[in-house]
Amino acid sequence: MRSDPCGLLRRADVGRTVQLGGWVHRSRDLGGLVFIDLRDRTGLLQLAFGPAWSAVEVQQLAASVGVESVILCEGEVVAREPERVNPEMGTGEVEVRVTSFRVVGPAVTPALPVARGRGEKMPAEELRLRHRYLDLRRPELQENLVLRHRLLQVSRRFLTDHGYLELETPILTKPTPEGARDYLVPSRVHPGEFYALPQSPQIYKQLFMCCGFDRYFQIARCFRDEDLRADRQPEFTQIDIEASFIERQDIMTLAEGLIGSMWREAGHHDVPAQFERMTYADAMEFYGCDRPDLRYELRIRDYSSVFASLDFAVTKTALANGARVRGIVLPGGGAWSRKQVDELEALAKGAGAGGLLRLRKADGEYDGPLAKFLTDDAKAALALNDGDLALFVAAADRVSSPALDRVRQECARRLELIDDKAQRFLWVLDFPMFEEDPETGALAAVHHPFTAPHADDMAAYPDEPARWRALAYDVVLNGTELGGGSIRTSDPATQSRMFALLGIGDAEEQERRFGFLLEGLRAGAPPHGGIAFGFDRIAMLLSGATSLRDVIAFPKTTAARSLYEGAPVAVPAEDLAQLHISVRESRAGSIRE
RNA sequence: GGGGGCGUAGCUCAGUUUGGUUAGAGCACUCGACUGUCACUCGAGAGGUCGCGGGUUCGAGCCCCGUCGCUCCCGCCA
Repeated sequence: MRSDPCGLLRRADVGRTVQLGGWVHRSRDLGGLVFIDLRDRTGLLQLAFGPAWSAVEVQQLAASVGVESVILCEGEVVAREPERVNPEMGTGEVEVRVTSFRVVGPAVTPALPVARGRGEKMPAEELRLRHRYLDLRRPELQENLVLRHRLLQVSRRFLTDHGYLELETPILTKPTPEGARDYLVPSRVHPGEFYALPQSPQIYKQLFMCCGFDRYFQIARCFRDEDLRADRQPEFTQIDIEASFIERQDIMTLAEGLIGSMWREAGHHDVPAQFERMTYADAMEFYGCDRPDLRYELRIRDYSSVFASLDFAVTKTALANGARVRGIVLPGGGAWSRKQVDELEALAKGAGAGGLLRLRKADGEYDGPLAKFLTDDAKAALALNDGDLALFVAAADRVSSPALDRVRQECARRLELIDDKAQRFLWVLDFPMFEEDPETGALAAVHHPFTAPHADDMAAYPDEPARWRALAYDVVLNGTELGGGSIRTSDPATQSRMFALLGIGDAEEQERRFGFLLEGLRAGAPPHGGIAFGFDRIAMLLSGATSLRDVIAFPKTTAARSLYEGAPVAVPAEDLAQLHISVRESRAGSIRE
């Protein structure tokens, strides 16, 4: 039916008779001559219709065919005269003089333009999603999905070459009360019982390790019923990896290789063989964040000792309560207006800080609420230059870190310190095992409950689990988390203890909720660990898209709806009855579960 | 759950500041002209629930209240 794709014809094809198929991208009817730009996923090609080579019926059909219609045609590839070459088209040196022409898929007038004029804006996202069959015809989205395909293939090749088996895990799984909300699926044959869609294949892949499939991977679809963001969809794809008889270093080396292979596939050949490393403690201390963007410095420093001797009420009180005074120095920030600094303070307050102390030095003079309290020693210790702005937060670390993180990021943006071309890959290591609720003291797993703590920490502080570090690792690029993983607890007794520390102390309840993992571990479990990468996010970064929706063919809106087919929908009562479900009216009268 | 932005022709937008005649433009669409265009050009035409509901007013696209949708962010996402 087709001898060639549209976009690949070149000067070398001149003289050939070709059969083509594609979509009418645009047409130009000059009266005696008609031109059609024919499109397929390889690109555009100009079809020419004229009385010298096209029959009258062919010319008439060409003049009347609507854009986005699908046509089949036959003709001869001819070279264009030099002055008629179109340098912006890959096929711009040739055109096809059409001798036969058939409209096989006539199109109604498209609801939104596929061929946009230069400088013409994109249609609203809502319309793009509603008419996704048109939006996906755009070359940009086609390129994104092609890149996505290539990244998947190179990942499969890399992992297969390293001895990993691609194994599948169930989509209908057991609900887990921890973590994100589950999507539930009713069981017809078991009234009142539900499956859950997997948030991740975590437990299944650990069971694979217990079974001896010592190298596993899966391009796994995962589901989380939480609110969306530009970089968060309710269903998403992760590259999920697990291995046995390995240590943390082995997984990190594998991950560096996998990332390198994907980045090279996307044209980035400067990925380091080994990534930088930083402990979680250092990341929080110097950047206030567990995924620091290292493209710029603006490090956070501890100024507590400087403030210890100053008779300034705010910092004095904080220090007396065991808090610290931390801050950052911004070269050039002294020129910012009061309003601009107020905006920074609003950011800090939004992150939970009580305020942001400001100190400016200009022409050797200090300016700000602190200025008159500064001693010569303090001035020397601060070491400000003219034009500097220093910003401080006097608070507990759990308050000052996120506040200074936001301030630091905004300042880097304002000072234009971010090098767009830089790629700073970073491992963040030694996360704490648990996070302590400041009010109740209850422990929650920072990574997940199956992560193994550092054996040294358990031995050194047997009764202080809040001090244990986890054998967990995140890989970060320019402030974005690409993936994360850990060495798992393979000893069932230790795993039981971890559940107990997380408030699931009752043995019966442990068995009820996690028995299928504990049984697997008791049956003989190798040391194992793994990692998972957020694949959509990687595809987004490598395609240059700013939204996950531009690398997913049929994404959901921020209200978790699919505008094209209209999911989710209300279901007739008789269908629900089969599932033993009844729906009650919400106060607004709309249908809710 | 909370905060910000947006919603006017098929698409992109102007009009909203200060309420006032028949709501405009470009592209797309329909018809006509045109033999080298490539965002073809030129002429004519058709196309509107100003997201929806209510209110204020002699009069509402514009003001007020509510609501829906899309989007960005916070919370949330072990």
